[in-house]
Amino acid sequence: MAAPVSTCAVAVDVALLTVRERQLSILLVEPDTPDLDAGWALPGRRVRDDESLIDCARRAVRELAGLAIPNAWLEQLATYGEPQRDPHGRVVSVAYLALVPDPNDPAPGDGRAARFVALDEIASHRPLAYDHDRILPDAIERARSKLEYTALATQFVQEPFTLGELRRVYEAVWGEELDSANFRRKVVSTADFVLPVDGEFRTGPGGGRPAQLYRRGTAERLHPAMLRP
Amino acid sequence: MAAPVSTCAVAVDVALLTVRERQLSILLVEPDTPDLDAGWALPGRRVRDDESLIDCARRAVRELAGLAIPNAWLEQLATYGEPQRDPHGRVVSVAYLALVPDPNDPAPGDGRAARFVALDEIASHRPLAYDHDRILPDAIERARSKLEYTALATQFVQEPFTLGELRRVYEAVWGEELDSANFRRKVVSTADFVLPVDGEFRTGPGGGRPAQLYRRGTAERLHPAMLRP
DNA sequence: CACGGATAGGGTCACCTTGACCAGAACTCG
DNA sequence: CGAGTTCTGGTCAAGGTGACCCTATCCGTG
Repeated sequence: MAAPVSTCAVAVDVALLTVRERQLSILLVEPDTPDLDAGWALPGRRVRDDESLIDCARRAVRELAGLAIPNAWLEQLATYGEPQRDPHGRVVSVAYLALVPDPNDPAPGDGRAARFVALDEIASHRPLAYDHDRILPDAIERARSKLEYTALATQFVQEPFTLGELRRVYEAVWGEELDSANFRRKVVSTADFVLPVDGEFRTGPGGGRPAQLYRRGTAERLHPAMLRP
Repeated sequence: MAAPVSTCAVAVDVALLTVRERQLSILLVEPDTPDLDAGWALPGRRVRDDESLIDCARRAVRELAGLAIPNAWLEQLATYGEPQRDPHGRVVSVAYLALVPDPNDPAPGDGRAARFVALDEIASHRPLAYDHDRILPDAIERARSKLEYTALATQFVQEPFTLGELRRVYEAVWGEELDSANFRRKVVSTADFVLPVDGEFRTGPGGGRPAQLYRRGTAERLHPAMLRP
């Protein structure tokens, strides 16, 4: 109706996090344009007319990284809509956060390269495209916070898993070493956080006593929370 | 480029919460259309071309409820973009959460009526317009959760305030009675949550011993959190 | 085979926070 | 004045946490 109101392009960008080699890592895709200055970007797609936002997020990951993530955790992070955030015109971007176990295939793209980058190596990829340097810290902080009061850490490991593997997820995401005995006490005492697989054990690559194997429990929230050191 | 991609209308809706008469209340506006079936709605506006999302949220509150909220807490809640959520065409709506002290002026509109509705009375206004019945519980849960681990409860009271007034904010938002002595111990022992105004006291409307007055402190987070009973 | 290194798993102890509860202080109202 | 209300300070037991210890059981190496 009023003059200054029109429509915007709406896009979805996905911050897909995983833990590989004890490091929190994020999926980045090569820039679309042949522009030399363009940085790597989060996988993102324009939303289709009849497509929900979360479906668009799954499609972005599938089309740009060749990853199907039907069972992965996927939640909305925030929406970024500054008028000048995209130089090609106004684009409102809804960011999603995805947590997946390490997919060992190195994420083939649709022609564009896609790869996981450890957080420590992000500096060499900066600046990222668009305002993705602003989305990234929000995604990391959300993941760190979610591990405190939800059972989502189990989304980062393949089942079955050991408590040592689960602890290394926390250590990678938080960037802090945890006391393994206290961690065990906390996890095991939280009802339905993890479920032991009776009689199943596994020895880690570095030796050591075989560890009990677990599966994800049904708990979604941790009461009380496991706070960062 | 591709055929099924176009642009969407982008709107901002605001869930503006306050505490009045010991009840958590939300600002609703009368339906715009003369449609008899239309329910009351959250104040919302289409985003202008050169306007940021949060500016649009402030404008929606100002234009639809006559309230200027320059210092109020305003944070993004979530984005609702189901293809069919608006019958007039696809509208992606970014919802914001606002927390304000009770504004005693009953919120004059721009011709449309606007009023605060206590949570208990919301049932008589249902169903709300569009998908606002889905936004509302998200806003309430966000507010309840924020009071646990942030100092935002002070946004609901006018300065200076007593600890009794602050406790009634928690009780209204959580819908639970709190032990006043334990509440006091927790609030006072949290560094920079509230600052006493030396020598200033106030007696409440029901009598009782005069209470020390406080102002908001600089703390943003509560360590450790004040968990719901 | 013996040993050290590494990881798992079980336990103790001091400290802190919390919830429940009690008691006194200081106001208003009848 | 007395009753009712609210504020404020205190105690106590229960539970969670961090720091630390010891033992169990694997791997690899000499």
